[in-house]
Amino acid sequence: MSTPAPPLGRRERNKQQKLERITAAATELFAEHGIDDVTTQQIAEKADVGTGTLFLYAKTKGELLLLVQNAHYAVALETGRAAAEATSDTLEAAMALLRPIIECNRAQIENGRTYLREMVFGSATDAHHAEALRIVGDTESALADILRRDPRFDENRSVVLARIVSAVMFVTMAASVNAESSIDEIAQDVRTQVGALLDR
Amino acid sequence: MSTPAPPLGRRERNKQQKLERITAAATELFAEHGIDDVTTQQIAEKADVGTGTLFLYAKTKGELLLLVQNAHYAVALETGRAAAEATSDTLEAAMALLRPIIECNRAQIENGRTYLREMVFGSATDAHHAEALRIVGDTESALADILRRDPRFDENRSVVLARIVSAVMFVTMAASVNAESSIDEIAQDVRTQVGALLDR
DNA sequence: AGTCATAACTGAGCGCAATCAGTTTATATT
DNA sequence: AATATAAACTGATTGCGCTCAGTTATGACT
Repeated sequence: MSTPAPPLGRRERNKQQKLERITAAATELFAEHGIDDVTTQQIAEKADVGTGTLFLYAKTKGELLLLVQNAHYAVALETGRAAAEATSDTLEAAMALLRPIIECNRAQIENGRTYLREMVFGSATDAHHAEALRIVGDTESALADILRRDPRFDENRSVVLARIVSAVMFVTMAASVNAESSIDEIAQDVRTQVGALLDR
Repeated sequence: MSTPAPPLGRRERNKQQKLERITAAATELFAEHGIDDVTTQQIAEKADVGTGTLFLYAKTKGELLLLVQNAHYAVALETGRAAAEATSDTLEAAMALLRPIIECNRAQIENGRTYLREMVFGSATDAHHAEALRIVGDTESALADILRRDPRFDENRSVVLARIVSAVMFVTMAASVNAESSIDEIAQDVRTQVGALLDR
């Protein structure tokens, strides 16, 4: 029962291998050079597939970045969730949750900002974009859970405030004004806003 | 003293005329076809300048859109400011301010969303981008003024909350999830969030 | 095994934003 | 006027993301 053994034909296996090769190639090249200095040709070459094939697995170059960064984001979210669980103060818990996400996003600033751009403006009909929105949804749920623990916020309010915090973090990380800011500066900026949002 | 008569040579006059022709051409073509269905070639042709010349007046195609939309945005902001002045309730006043901006942005949805994208992600070193940020700054100031009239919010808090409202409006208008939403739906969505933000 | 249908792949080619080496035009200088 | 300097303009060209008509591999059916 360990493997329900779905009839994996050669075709399906080949597809999965190709997706893995493409993911690995894109991950490596984006990390090393930044998305703007990597061409889709290079990725295709490194993954040993035709350029046309690349676009069967990701509709656009931006989708390719979503594919790569979603994985990192998901890990960061889990890290933050764990840290938030161990924190009681509402503001501190919220920041504990967000901190790893900010760190992850700023690890490579160009990729991080482009990721946010694709997330908001990318085509809603694409798989990796949908996955990104799902993770954002998870983040907002986690935030809402934290807020709900605070007696000041009822169910409905927690959900709406979580959305606002999410928007605030997004804009703060994305804004070209903050393009040069360090992780600490971004985190501080977010904290100020979330603080104003939660305080009475 | 009405005109300090700065020595306007032929050169300077030619430049201004060209900028006007370019602005007019871009305004018309963007409005009619949407930014994605207009090429820079077409704009150059309509403005009767070389393609290279176009990029002396706007560094990128996105900048060209900023140039065009900044004008609309500035008008909408003034309209909203006037409406807000005539409104006493804080939430109502804030929405009165924002409503025309939302309307303006959604008038042509593709252009509106692209405008927001360029605003946040465009190069900070470009003139029209800087102008856009200036108008956003004005919007936040106007918001802060409204909030300050409410005894619940002191000076500092008003400024921070204004930033948050601005971020909320941005994300709500930009999100691909809301790409199909009507002006009323967007406005309602923003109102819900701002309401949660201001209420106790 | 042989035949067919179709899913998956491929890379030459297309459209477009943006560049840049070469040209024109305006002003300053003599 | 003639010359020099540099600002402004230009369009052929480049580079890149993405497409699509043609090809190949896979699995189903007899």
